[in-house]
Amino acid sequence: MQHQSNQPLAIEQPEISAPTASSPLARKLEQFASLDSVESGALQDLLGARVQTIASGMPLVERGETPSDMHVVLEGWACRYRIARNGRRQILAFHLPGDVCESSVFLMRQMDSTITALSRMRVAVIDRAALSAFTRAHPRLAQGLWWESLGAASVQREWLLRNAQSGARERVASLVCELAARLIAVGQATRDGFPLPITQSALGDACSMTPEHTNRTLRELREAGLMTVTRGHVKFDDGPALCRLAGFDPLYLHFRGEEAVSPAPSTV
Amino acid sequence: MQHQSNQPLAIEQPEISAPTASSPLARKLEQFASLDSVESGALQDLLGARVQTIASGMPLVERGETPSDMHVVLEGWACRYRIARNGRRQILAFHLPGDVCESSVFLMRQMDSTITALSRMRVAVIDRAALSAFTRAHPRLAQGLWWESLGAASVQREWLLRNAQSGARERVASLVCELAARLIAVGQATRDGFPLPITQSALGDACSMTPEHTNRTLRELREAGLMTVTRGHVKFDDGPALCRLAGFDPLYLHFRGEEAVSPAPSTV
DNA sequence: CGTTATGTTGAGCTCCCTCAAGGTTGGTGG
DNA sequence: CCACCAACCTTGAGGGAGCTCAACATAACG
Repeated sequence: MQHQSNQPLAIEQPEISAPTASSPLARKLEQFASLDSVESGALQDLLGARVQTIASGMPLVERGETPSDMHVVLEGWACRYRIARNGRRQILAFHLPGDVCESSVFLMRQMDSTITALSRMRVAVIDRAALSAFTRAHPRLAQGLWWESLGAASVQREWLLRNAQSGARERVASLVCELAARLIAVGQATRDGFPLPITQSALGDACSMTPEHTNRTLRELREAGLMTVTRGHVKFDDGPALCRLAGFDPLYLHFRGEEAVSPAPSTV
Repeated sequence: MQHQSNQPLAIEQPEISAPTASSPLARKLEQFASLDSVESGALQDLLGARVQTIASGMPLVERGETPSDMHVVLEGWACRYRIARNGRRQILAFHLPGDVCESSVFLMRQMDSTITALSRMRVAVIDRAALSAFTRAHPRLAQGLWWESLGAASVQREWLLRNAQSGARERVASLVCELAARLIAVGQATRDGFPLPITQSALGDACSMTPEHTNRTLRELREAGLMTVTRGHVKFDDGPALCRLAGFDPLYLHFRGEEAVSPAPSTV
């Protein structure tokens, strides 16, 4: 439960810094509709124009602020959270590479929650003017962004269902399956596992569990031979069984391709 | 926990049926930006073109379906829900008069959850073509709809926070405060109370509580002199105290006007 | 006027929280 | 290189909020 509210200590980088070959966002949007070369070029330009490096624990936007820029995660993880009245932090969403952070740029006067870097990260920063010009010029990509936000809403609903209606083991397992599926979609996880740049405590904050119980639950999953979570890494010991325990049904992720979306290969 | 999946038994009404003087949606969008006469006329036409009457318990759209129409609630309440693996129903959202049900019309292939009428209701049905033409012709109203969906996303996050991080009394109180605020915004509640066309069980499904515990909790709130919930009606006995118990902060509703948004008048 | 959904109340149990005490890891400075 | 410190991880014991199961009361509806 860190309440660090330091300065945004963000380092503006020269825009030369390697426009990632094909960005995770591009990869994700391909799930919605395949992009022609003009479109993927435009997207690359949009994301490459202004890139920030954010240190772990630093806020991207804070509750109460008026959002001025949209952020797209290039590397690293962020989360959206609120502090409940009981003092506990509820993580409302994880923002992984390829995710858009606030679509609220144009329309909301005040952020209702805070977005913070969970690890060192690189983000594309897009201001209103740039976004506006972009969506006007590329209506299909604009639709793609709209689709992205509908997907995020669907994930949000799943989180409510998960945290309100299942036990600790299922909750953790299900969240990990989701993260795996989303990371696989942008090429950052395999069926074996993925890097997990967050603490057990943060995992607990996302699953609405205390750090202690999160720890016990992870031990149980390990002892059951399902998965092993160590500092910084998730390793699947039995993906299909994990998915089964979690009751993981990737429908809510709205991916196009049926394959390669979960730690449980459909061919097994 | 009703699992009725009957035919949509919907009755198409002649379009003459009284274009409601100023629709709840129009009233809500005024919170975002005031509409000129052309715009409010266009909105009225859009909502009046095709109106359906739905009986209580009937589905509007079901999980797995491909959505073909967007629905706007004119009268009555609907809810979006999913059945959890433990067999319990989790209500994910309430759709009150003025609310848009699926913005996913264009972009999602499959509904991830089911939407059902909780009471007898009247809805405007808008197909892709009509919506597409409308948003092209009235970009400001299109933005308004976009704003509406961002508001819904914010409410969704609040539900996660509420159901995951607070006790039974706070949960119920907070939900009731939200409903009151949203209904006040469309002129369907006063500071004294509002009609509640749903069962205690449904209230519990929204708060992730069993019907029994919901009942006990309502009794406690009544005995504490905060509010009285009877079949079909909520009466506030002490609005400000209720809001205090709930920790109700309407920021997440993103209403424009500060006043008239909660059972607790700011002037008290 | 019976039948069914909904509301009401009680007793026991379980899962997860709280509080408390180590143990481990990684980074920092002497 | 080692000592130290601050996060983070790990494990235990006890308590409480809400669930389960069970019975009954009351309202809605044909």
